[in-house]
Amino acid sequence: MNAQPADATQDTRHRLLEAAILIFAEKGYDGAGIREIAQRAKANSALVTYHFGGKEGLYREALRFIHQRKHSQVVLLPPPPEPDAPGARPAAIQGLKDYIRAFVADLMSCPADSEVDAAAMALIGREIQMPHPVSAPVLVEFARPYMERVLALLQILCPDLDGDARLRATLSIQGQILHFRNSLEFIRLITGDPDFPKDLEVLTQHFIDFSLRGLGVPEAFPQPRP
Amino acid sequence: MNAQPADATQDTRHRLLEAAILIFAEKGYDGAGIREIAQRAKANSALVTYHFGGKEGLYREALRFIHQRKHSQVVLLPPPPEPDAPGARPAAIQGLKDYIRAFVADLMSCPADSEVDAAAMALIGREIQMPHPVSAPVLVEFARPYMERVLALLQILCPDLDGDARLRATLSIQGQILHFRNSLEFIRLITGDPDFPKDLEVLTQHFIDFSLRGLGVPEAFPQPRP
DNA sequence: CCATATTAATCAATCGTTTGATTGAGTCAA
DNA sequence: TTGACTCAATCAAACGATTGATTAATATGG
Repeated sequence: MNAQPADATQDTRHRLLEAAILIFAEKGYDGAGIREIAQRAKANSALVTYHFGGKEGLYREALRFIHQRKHSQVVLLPPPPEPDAPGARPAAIQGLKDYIRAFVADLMSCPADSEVDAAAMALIGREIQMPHPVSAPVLVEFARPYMERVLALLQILCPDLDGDARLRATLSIQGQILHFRNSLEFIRLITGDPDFPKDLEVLTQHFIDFSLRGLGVPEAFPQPRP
Repeated sequence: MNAQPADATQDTRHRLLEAAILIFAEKGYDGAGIREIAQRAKANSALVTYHFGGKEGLYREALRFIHQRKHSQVVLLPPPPEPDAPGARPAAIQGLKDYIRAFVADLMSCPADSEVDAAAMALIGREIQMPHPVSAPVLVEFARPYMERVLALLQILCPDLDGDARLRATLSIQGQILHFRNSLEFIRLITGDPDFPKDLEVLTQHFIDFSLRGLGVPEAFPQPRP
C-alpha cells in the first residue's frame, strides 16, 4: 500500500543522483565523499559502486542527469530566423533578447524553486571553469545549443563580422552572464551585499542592453546627442 | 663560495609556496596533497606544518604570496581623472581602454613567461568562482583596486547611472574578460580549437570595443546609418 | 679565536583517520 | 530458486599531522 510498490531501485538511483548533485556542487569532486553523498540520499555507500561503478561513474551520470532532465528555457525558444528571410533583422534582435532572458532563467534558477536545480547549475558553472576529464563530452553536448543559437543570431545581426569575431562576441555575451552566475558568492563578498541581485528583471534588462549595444546594433543605442 | 651562503630556510619556504601555487592551481585545494607539493618543492612534507602550520596555512600564504609579488599592470596605471576636471570624459575613455589592456595583461600572463604566474592567475580565477573560507580576506583585498578603478571611470563616463547600474556595468566589463580567462579550457574544448586566442591583441581590442559600446559611450559607436 | 650552548631547520618514520572500493550475507519479488 | 537489490563490515591506500632524531646556523662565554 505504500506509494512505491515497484521501482524502489530506480528511486534509490534517483536519490543518489540528486544527492550527488548537491554535494558535488557544494564541495567539488575531490572534496565530496561517497559516504556523505550516500548519507544524504539515505542509501548505503556501496550502492554507488553497484549502480554507477564508482565515484567517477556517479559524477558522470550526475552530469548526464542534469543534461537530460534540465527543462531548458533556451531550447524551448523558436528557432532563429533564416538569414535572408524578410524581416530577419528585427526578428534576430528580438531573438537575442529572448535568448538572454531564457539564458538567465536557465542559469539563475533560485534555490527557492528547486534546491537541486540551483546546485545543478552551480555544478555546470564549475565544470565550465575546470572540466573534469570524465565530463568533457557531456559538457560540450550541454553547451552546444547555447553557442550555436547565439552564433546564428549574430550572423544576421552582424553580417560584417567574420567567424572569429562572431565567436568573440558570443563569448562576451555569454561570458558576462556566466560570470554573474559563477561568481555570485565572490560578488556578494566584495560588495558586502549578501543578497546581491536584488532584482533579477533589472539585471536581465541590463544584460540585454549591454549586449545589443556591445554588438553595435544601432537600434539599441541611445539617441545621439543633439 | 656558493651563491647561497645564508637564508637556505627562506629559500625552502619560497620553493614550497611556488610548488603550492602550481599544484593547488592544477588540482584544487582538496585534490592537492602536501606530499605532492613537498615533492615538487624538493622538501620534506613535515615542513608544511613547520613553516605554515598545516595545509590550510600553506594555502592562505600561497594566496598572500600571489597578492604581494604580483606585478600588476593595473595598479601601475595613472589614477583615474577627477570627475569634474576639464577634459575628464575623453580622459576616462582612454582610461578605460588602458584599464582593459592592463587587465587582460594581468590575467593572461602566459605559461611561457612564468609557469608560476600563469598558475597563480588560474588559482585566483578558481577562488573567484568558489572562495575557500580561508582565502576570502586576501581575495577581496586582491580584487578591490580592480573594482574601484572601473567604478571611478564609470562615474565619469556614465554620470546618469545610479550606483547599482554602475556595479552591473562594471561586472559585465570584467565578467566577459574573466570568463575568457577562467574557461579557456572549455572554450578550446567546444570550439575544437586548441590554441584559441590566436591573437591576444585582437581579443583585447574586442573587449575594448564591446565594453565601450555596451556602456553606451557615443564616441565608440559606429557611424549611424544615413 | 675557539669551544660550546641554544635555537632553527630538516629529515625519516609513524600516527590515527578517512578515502573509494570490495566482500559476503541478507532481503524480497517473480 | 533465481536474480536484482541492499546492507554492515572490511580492505588497502592515501591523507594530514606529529614525533624524535639529526644537521645547520647563531649566540655566548672564556
